[in-house]
Amino acid sequence: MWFQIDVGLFRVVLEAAQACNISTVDFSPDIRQADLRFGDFQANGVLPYAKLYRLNPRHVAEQIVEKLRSMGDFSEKIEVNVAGPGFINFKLSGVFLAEWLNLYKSENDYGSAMAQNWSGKRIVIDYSSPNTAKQMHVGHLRSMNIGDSIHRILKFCGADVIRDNHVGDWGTQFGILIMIIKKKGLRTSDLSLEEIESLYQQGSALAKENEDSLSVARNELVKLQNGDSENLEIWEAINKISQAAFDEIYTEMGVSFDHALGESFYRDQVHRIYQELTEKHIARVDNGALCVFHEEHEQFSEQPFIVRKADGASNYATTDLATVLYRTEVLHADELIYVTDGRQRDHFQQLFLTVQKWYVAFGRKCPDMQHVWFGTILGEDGKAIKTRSGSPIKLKELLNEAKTRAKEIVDEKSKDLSNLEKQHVANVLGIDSIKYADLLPNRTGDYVFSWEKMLSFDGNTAAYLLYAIARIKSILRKCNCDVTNATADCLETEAERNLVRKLTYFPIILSKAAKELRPHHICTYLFELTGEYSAFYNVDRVLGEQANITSRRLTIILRTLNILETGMHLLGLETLEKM
RNA sequence: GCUUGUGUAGUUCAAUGGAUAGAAUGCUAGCCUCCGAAGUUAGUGAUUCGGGUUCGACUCCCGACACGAGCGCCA
Repeated sequence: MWFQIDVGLFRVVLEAAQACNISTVDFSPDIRQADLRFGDFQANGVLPYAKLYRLNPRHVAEQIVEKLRSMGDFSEKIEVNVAGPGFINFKLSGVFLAEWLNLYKSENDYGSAMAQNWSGKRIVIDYSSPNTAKQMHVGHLRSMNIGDSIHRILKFCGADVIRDNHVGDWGTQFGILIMIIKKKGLRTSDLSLEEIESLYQQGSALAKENEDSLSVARNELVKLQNGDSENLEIWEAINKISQAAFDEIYTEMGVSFDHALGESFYRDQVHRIYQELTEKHIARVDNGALCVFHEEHEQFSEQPFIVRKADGASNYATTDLATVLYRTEVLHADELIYVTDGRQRDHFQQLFLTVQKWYVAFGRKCPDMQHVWFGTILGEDGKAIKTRSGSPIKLKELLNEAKTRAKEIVDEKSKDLSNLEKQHVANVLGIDSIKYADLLPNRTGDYVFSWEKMLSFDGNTAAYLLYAIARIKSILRKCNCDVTNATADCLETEAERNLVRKLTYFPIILSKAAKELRPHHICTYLFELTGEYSAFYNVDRVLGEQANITSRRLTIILRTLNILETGMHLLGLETLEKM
């Protein structure tokens, strides 16, 4: 019995095709979820194959089906037939579905069944990566959520994933900050992040209108980069304050990292980059700056990738190159994933092209590199939320608002809970709602931010999933038998079947989310699964039925619960017992 | 100018080239003596435009239109 039924079907269909002398080079079964009208799964691969060889697709499909019917489970447990122009449809029997339910029981079972898919692969994933000296705002939400979820998904699928928060702690913001802090004679360690942020705004306004301040700021930056102890002290204090503020938010959001190796970590390693790229003629000096051009590329043959500025300073390209080196040489990564805003696509394309040439030149094994980009956060007016001029919504403020709104709803609807329970429910509901709303849309494409949408508790929201889970748990509490031993015999009602077939799609969705690095597939799936559960709940009772029916339905709701909770965990969402 | 992303119900979003394009929200009309109504049932309503590729196109190609992004010393 397969956990990933699509993978199992893929193999047997391929085997049957081979037995029919069909070339497996040109034929792939193409198994997918089927429309309810036709069956549970379908194989579409016959059509392109038949087209290629100018065969009658229905005839080819019939050959394969005939072979399948003589194999293993197909005689009794899986009904298979040909439909339309040459689709092969599979309908799983109630016995087959019940066996599947009986065999795969827990998050651990699902995890170990999926873990073969990506095992042996070491991946470094880079996400969140805020700049220090500034508070996080809504614009920081997506990298954090998408990155964290992708990490969880890949890990669940068996990969060895290392999370690295590539904090922007070595940027030009420090020149301005040190300038203004010294000018005002402030003690850095007494400041809050809010105050530091405001100082930065004052400083940069000053630098804008006053040439002298600008050059002082530049000079302070150079001193910092050259290791001036006073400036380093200020710099360290600012980073420490920033990190503490970030950690508060990470804790609240349930996001964590294995490393937080910021840009400053690589500051002494940039010379090796200049040296190696120059030595192999990958980079050359152009207008005083050390640049990489990619002659074969229509865009990047002209558009430079600057790895050292004309004034001799490094920039983000340099640290990104040094970071690749560290992640492959020290962390032994096979694959690197960067979760950032889509506006950095050119940068990452150039980075990847450069790394490929650089690694080939030195005979190093080049890692797979993926830029997992996402769209811009837009305001209600359809324009990007501006960081400084507009009114950026602080992440901290958003989280507090979410919890406040959730508390109002909980106070109104959860009258049976104690005050302590209400507060807990409100916190989870508030945070989950924000995360879910953020993960729900496909990451490519812009993002219209609205309080209303973020903090809504009706419809396709975290509250809907949490509510279904709470109802399942309520049934389990009311059931006086030992639910852990419940098993299913054979599914009977339509609602049972529809719910369980949806459960069996979980591995497909998971694979898709992992392959495309798009968590929203899981959101969509969980919402649909919950819909099937609600439909089941309305027509089929669990408690108070004959023993075998209750046992079967308990099994069904237990597995539904497990898959809902597993999916929620993969999205980084907490679940509740009651609400 | 070059490169690139996005155009799907009033609104916000789904849909590895597959069978009758799914949801949510909104509006309309129902459903709590029955495992939790934060729920559920039904109705309403959409692929920007024009070509092409093919058994089949929201999806791929070409063109137009609309909005956005990136393009030498910010990250």
